[in-house]
Amino acid sequence: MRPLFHPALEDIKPEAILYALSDPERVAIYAKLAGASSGGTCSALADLGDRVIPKSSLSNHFKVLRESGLIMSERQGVEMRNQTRCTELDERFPGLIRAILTAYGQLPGQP
Amino acid sequence: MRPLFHPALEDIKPEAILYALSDPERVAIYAKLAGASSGGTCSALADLGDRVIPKSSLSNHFKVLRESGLIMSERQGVEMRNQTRCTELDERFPGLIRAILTAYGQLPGQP
DNA sequence: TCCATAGTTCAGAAATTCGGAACTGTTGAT
DNA sequence: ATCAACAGTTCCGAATTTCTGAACTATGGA
Repeated sequence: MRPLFHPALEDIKPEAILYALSDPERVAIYAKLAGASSGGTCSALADLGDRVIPKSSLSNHFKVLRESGLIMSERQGVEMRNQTRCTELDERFPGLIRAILTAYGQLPGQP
Repeated sequence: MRPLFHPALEDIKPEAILYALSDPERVAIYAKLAGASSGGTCSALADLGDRVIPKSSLSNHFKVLRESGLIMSERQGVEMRNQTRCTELDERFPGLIRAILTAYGQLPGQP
């Protein structure tokens, strides 16, 4: 498996963030990750309620989120731990992530 | 020419906004429009400095911006007047557009 | 009426996305 | 050590989307 690429904070591009979060499935995944206390694994996030995302698609969603700078992934044994980079991101793009999640009505802690 | 479609405020989808603004060319157009005092025509916005957008592409960019709910277009004589819908949009998605333009470093009035 | 101009639509080439099937790397059991 | 099970990745072909030159439409002026 190729090593996972994570952009440095200063290399994160707004267009990549917006693109990644222009897909409701990815937003749902990201929002779950932002809300979950446990480090979310891929398979734990595959179930969207109305549909189960095929795993190759899921893997691609995580790649898009990771390479845009939204999440950090690292292998831990047989599975992948994913966490948001929301603190650093907010430093780079103040208010952006919160405004987006609010727009989607999926701010962690909201009904 | 087909009548131009503009979504009602309540029908505007965050994913459409994010998608529309995930393209730096469209952001440049939108930012010019947000900054310009004159109602921007298509051709007035075609020149990006480093590249002149072909007019069929430009027309498509405007369509994406319009159908996402970001702008209002109306024909005025031979040309098209475009204006942002930023006031209503901010009502629907508070802080979103500003955060995005800030992220791109293109808030009207910034260097 | 005829021409110029602003922008739209059409169509085909190029690029992207989606997802099933095959594959890789890790852990635990025999 | 070998094997099986599992989490996730990679590959690749089909379907969709994007891009843009060329043709077209609509409007206003000479």
